[in-house]
Amino acid sequence: MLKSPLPTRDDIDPVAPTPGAAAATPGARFAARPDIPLYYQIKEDVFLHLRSGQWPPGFELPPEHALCAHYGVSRGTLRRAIGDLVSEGFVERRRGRGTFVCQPKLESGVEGSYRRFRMIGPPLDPGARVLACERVAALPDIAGVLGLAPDAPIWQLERVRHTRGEPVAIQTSYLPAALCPDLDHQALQHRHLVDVLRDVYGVRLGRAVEYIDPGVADRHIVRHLGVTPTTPVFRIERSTYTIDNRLAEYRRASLRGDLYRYRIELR
Amino acid sequence: MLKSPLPTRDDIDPVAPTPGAAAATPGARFAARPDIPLYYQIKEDVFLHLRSGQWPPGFELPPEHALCAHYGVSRGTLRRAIGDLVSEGFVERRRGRGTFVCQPKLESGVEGSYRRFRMIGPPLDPGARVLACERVAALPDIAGVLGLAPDAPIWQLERVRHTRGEPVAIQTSYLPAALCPDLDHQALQHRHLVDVLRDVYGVRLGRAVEYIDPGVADRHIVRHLGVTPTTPVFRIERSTYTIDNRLAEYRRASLRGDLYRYRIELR
DNA sequence: GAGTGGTCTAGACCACGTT
DNA sequence: ACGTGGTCTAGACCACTCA
Repeated sequence: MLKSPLPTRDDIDPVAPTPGAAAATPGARFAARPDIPLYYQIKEDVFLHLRSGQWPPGFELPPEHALCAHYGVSRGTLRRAIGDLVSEGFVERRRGRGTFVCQPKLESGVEGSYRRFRMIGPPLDPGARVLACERVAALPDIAGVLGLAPDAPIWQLERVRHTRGEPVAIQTSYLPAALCPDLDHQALQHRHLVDVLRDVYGVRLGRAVEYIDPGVADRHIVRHLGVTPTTPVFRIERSTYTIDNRLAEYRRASLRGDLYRYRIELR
Repeated sequence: MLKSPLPTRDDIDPVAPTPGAAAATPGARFAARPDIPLYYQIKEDVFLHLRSGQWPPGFELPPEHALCAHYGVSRGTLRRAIGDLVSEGFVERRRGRGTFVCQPKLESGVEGSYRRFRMIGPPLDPGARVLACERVAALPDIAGVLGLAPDAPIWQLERVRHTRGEPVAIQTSYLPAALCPDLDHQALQHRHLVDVLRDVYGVRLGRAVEYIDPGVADRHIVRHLGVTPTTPVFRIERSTYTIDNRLAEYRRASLRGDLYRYRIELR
């Protein structure tokens, strides 16, 4: 797509002008393909320079006005292209300094680069077998987790989730009773908790934070999930918040590790 | 921040004009605070309408020109505000149709909404104890995984990683020998594999895909990590690709589950 | 002071979906 | 035909960084 080499820093550096290099793009025009957004073509072109190693990590990109001239586009279009590369984590803008190629984050430490994850496995059946659904006074520990006063009324829920009729997970949930004064056993057998909260109580859930540990099936899990005592499980701890950021549910769950796994794409 | 209610669909609907509602924002001006980008203030204001439930999931936002008029900004600024909400997953634009509030994805099934994850735990020491570093002919299975012909030369690496001098993970790696003809035992004891690949062989790593399962320490792990036979571990399977998308390393690892956990933020 | 990126405007034309 | 969002322009002024 690119008909001419991109400008180097030297091409536009007034301190050390290199006429030869500058002459490498004399009156160069960017050969844009129709029906493809310009910003996208530019982004791809710049990205190729990163992949090819011509613009290595730490490299300072030519300033925006130089790239505008090179590609023959307005600054808005150029900034959209570079902005997409920024949000994908490939380049970094520093106000007053310039735009730089990021260091690859992969494997640089324990802190994983983010990307996206998903749980891999067969879909859970809707509803659950409700082992317990009790309104109790919060013990100090759980009150602390939920951010409530000790003895505040809470709902304590224990459910077994199924996949194709087979039990695969046990979930213990704690919810402030103020959020949903009269939870119904029956409703939860066929509906997601999130749906009951929304439709019955007008509670909308927003973000959640989940911690995942490896574990081994204990007696409780063995009994309810019908697995052997050495089956590996995921121990999942989740805090779910309402859209106005109140803690709506604290949940601990065990999920069969022989049926489910996590998949994470790293950059 | 908002001095007047945002326009409703009715306010700008030519089919069903509601003069009363329209009069609710007569000559309304958006009270912008200085030193905060306009697009950011607008984004926050619109976001509040989502959180408050005034614009519920599925709701069609007023058209851009109406929002421009309401906030008294140009279309570029308005689009930047809405665009940020789009990339955060709160609203969705449909060309020719309009802009709509997204349905909350949380808990709607087994497929997790993505957000970001990180490994939680103390940082790994650089380098590793290299148990094995052998150049061998690929067995059919591993050749298949690496996308090589059977008997193609590969490097087979076994390393123990440490944290504060204590062994916490075992990693078995397979790499096409073509990528790095003469891997050095010594170099790997003090440097990250990724650094050796880059600095010695000019191989740059890009994306990676990781699968995570729960497991229990086996004899091999017990011996090298010094844990008891029932310690839960993460079984991590990772394929790492070069920036030009060739498979550079296939790795299986076991990581002490009593020291590390995953943290995932869901939307 | 010179150069960089950050923000913002007021237009324009287009592609798409609905009516 | 009309209204929607998608793209793009050619300016402008500002804040920040560095020499």
